[in-house]
Amino acid sequence: MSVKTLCLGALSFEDGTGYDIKKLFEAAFSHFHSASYGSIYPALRQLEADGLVSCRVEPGERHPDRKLFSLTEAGRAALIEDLTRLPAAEAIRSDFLVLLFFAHLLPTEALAAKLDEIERYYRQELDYLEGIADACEHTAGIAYTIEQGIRVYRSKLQLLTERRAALLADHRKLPKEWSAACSPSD
Amino acid sequence: MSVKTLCLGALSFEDGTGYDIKKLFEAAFSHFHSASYGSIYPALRQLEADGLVSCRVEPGERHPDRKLFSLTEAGRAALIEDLTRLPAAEAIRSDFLVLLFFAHLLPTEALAAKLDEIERYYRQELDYLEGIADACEHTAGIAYTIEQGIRVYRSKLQLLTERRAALLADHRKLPKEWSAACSPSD
DNA sequence: TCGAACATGTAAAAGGTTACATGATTAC
DNA sequence: GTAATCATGTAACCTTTTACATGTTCGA
Repeated sequence: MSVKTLCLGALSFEDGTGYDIKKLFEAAFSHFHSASYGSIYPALRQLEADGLVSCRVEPGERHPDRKLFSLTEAGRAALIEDLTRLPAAEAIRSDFLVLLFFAHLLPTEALAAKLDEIERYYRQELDYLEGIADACEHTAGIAYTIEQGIRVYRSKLQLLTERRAALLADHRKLPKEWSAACSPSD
Repeated sequence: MSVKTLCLGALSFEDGTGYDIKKLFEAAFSHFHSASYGSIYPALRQLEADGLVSCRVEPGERHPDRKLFSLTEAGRAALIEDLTRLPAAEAIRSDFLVLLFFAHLLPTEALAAKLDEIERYYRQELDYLEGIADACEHTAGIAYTIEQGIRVYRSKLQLLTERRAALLADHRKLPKEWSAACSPSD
C-alpha cells in the first residue's frame, strides 16, 4: 500500500491540499504509518495525471497557490480496489527489539539509556492516543486503529517495567549454540 | 539500523554464511524485522571491503563455495557503536490499520475477508513465537523480543475478536467533520 | 525422480526520505 | 519582530525488494 493509496483515502473524507493530507497522517496515522511531503506531492501529481483526483487552485483566499484536491469517481473506485486487492500485512521494523536481541554486547549504561528512550517514546504515543480516543465520534474502523495503538503501547510499557531489572542484570550472558538448539522451523 | 548492522549482529553469535544469516533473521526476527538475500549479500561484501568482517571460503565440505564470514574486532566495535548511536525507534507500517481507517468504503464481505486474513496471520505468528519461547535458554534480551511479540499478538487477536461484529455492522458510517473536530494537536 | 533445502549472486526498479529552496501569514 | 504555521515543490540519495540466473545435495 503506497502513498498514492493513502492520499486517495485521505481525500475520501474530504477535499484537501497536500499539506492537509500530511496533517491528517500525522494526527491519525502516526502509530501505524507515515509519509513525508517528498512522497505526498509527487503522489498527488501522479494521481491527477491518472485522473484519480482532480485539482482546483484557490488563489488569494488566505494563502496563495492553495491546490485543493478532490477524489474523482475513478479515484474512489481505484481506492476501493487497492484496499480490497492488496494484502493487509504489517511491516514492523523495530530497531529497539533488534537492539535488545544484541543487548549482551552493550555496556549497562548504554542499555539503560535505550530503555529510557523507548519508554519515553511509548508513553508519549500512548498519551496522545488516549487523548484522541474520546475526542469525537469515530467510525468503528477508526476507533479500532486508536484502541489497538493504546493496547499495544500499554502492553509494551508493562513488559518494559516488568523486565527492566532483568535486562540490566542479565544482558551480558550469551546464548549457547543459538542456531543449533533454537532454530525452530528446521 | 540497516542490514549491515543486522549482519554484524548475526555474526556476533557465531560465524556464518549469508544463507545462515538469512535463516537466523527468519527464525528469530520475523516479527520485528526482515531482510532479503538481495540486501544481505551486498551488505556482506561491503562489510568485508570495510574490514568489519572477514571471509574464508570452505570449498567441497558439503556445498561448493560456502563463504563463512566472521566478525572482526573492528566489526564488533562498529556494531556496538551502531547499537549505541542509532535511535531505538520503531517504524510500523500496518496496511491492516490503514484498511480499517478506510473501512467505511468497503463492501462488508471484503472487510470480513480481510479480518479473516489478518486473524490467520496473527495466529500463525503467535503460535510460532509460543513454540520458540521455551525452546532453549535465551538471553534476557532475546526472551524479551519473543515475549513482546507474544503479548502484542495476543492483544491484537483479542481486540479483533471483541470488535469483529462492531466493525462489520458499523463500517459504513462516516465521521462528521473529522479534521475540524478531531485534529488533536492543533 | 522430484521437490525442498542449501548456497551465491546481480540488475533493475520501486519506493521513500532528507535536504534544499521559497515565500506568505498569523499569533505572541 | 520573530517564531510557528501554512503552503508547495524538487533533486539527490538511500535502501530494499523483486526477479532473474545457476547449480548441488539430500530425503521421500
